[in-house]
Amino acid sequence: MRRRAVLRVSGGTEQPREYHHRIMPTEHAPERVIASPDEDFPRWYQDVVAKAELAEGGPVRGTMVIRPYGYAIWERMQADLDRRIKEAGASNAYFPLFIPESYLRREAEHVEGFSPELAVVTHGGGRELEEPVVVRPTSETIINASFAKWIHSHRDLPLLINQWANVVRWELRPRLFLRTSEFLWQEGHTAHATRGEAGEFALKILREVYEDFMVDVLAIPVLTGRKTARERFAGATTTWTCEAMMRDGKALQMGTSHELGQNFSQAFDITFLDDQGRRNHVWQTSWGVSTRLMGALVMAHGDASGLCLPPAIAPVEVVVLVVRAEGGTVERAESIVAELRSKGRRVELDARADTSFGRRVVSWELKGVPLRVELGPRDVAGETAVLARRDTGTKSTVPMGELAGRVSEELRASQQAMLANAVLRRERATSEASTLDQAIAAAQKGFAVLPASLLASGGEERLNSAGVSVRCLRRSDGSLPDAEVPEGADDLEGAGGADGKLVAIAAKAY
RNA sequence: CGGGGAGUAGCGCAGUGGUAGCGCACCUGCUUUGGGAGCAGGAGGUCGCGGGUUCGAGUCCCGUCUCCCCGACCA
Repeated sequence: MRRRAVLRVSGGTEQPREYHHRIMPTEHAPERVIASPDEDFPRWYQDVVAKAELAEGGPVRGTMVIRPYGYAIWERMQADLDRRIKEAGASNAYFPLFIPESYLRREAEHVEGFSPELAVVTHGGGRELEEPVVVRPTSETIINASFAKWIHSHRDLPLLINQWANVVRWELRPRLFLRTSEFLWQEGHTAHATRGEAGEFALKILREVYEDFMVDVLAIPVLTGRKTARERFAGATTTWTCEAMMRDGKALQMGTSHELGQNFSQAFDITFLDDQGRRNHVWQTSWGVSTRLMGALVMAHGDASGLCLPPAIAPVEVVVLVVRAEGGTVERAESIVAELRSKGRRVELDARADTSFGRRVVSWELKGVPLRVELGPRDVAGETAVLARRDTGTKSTVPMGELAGRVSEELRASQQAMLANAVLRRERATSEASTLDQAIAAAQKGFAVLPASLLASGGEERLNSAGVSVRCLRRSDGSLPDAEVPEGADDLEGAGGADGKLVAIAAKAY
């Protein structure tokens, strides 16, 4: 039975000497607020999403209502990614939700890949439509129809477009954020004069936008690599991916960046005249990250107390909690809030006198707020405040005059510690394998690293039938392999480059 | 599509033919508030839908719809 965590308080009138202590268990054990992540991880995930007020299911199966707190986190992700995407040179635009069904058909692999999960509109205005329209599962086709109109000359290139939108992929097994029939995302689409330039851009997005964001902001380490042909995006020549490890030992694909070659430019006849007057098809990329990142945040950092947010993404960095509304605590709390806000901190005041202190603490913990300032009459009398960190659970008493400085310090430390811990957890969950059987065994608790040559002649198929998938291919020194080469054994054995052999990262995955 | 379950208050559930219940949540009041507080009072239901059996159906029978889980399919 889980024990409730209880605060041990020391005398507030002591001189403001610094000390730390862990939260201690108590005798009373009320019913748990959320399921234990160790005992029932899926249930724990659902509980956290619900209790942190991130999202809930919509009336149609597979749909999702993103609640204000969850959406605030998503908005912060959007803002940060949007800035990075623009720094990479792309401009935002918006394309229609409805796509003529015929567009999807133009690229053979694309239509084959997406057909099973399309939502198709057959009626409009009370009549059957002459040509059904599909609700976009992704926008390659409709955006490329525009590209064909916009691009005429090498002077029009590169064309770098990004769209923030919702997309629909009908899902039979939905899970909030991780797999829903409708989700929100960003999709970038670019056109370039040469294959080399397109390839470089796809990698630039992968590393300088996606990986940097995931590591620096979300504090989630990712393995970058290339997808196998089997896992590749429908219509791409190469798919690059960011793969993360969740706390239950399963992998999550957090973002992908594709080289599309000339597949779509040929299908949609996107051509340009080069400086020699020759007509060429453009080389393209597309790339996206979605609200799935929300699921990653929950599962990479969450713990038995709920969500745990890295300060950089937290809508509320600090909550100032009035323990009880007496002895001038409210006024003092308000002035602390004002001071922290003036220093640019995102702060919320919790002075609710009608809800017990314990309940409020638990609720802020569930929401993953990185730092709490707890202020009671004893603190006010002693000119101190209690500072509590969400990620470590540690509390310390801080002299009032040092509070603002300590808040900044702790936020910085928390961001760093969360990343370091996530890296450590991933390392513990990663093991080497030299046979398929070893890989399958290792993948039960995390990433299995195996020679990519084992995937040939049915090897990948064997992993899949054991519920294990190849998350990505990379070099044994951790660097990215070459872009896709023609299918077959060469793909797996020959593309490692001179620096090292190609390894496969395999895992159970969401 | 195959197999298995479930539909009763916002959520989770009990209720083997005789007054529609419990826990949590919600509302009011008082006492509380340093890790999900206590007491008292209160509100909330066409028991998925349609038919049948019966003096009487949440309960039994027939039909129907929906949802969930496992598998299959899929990223």
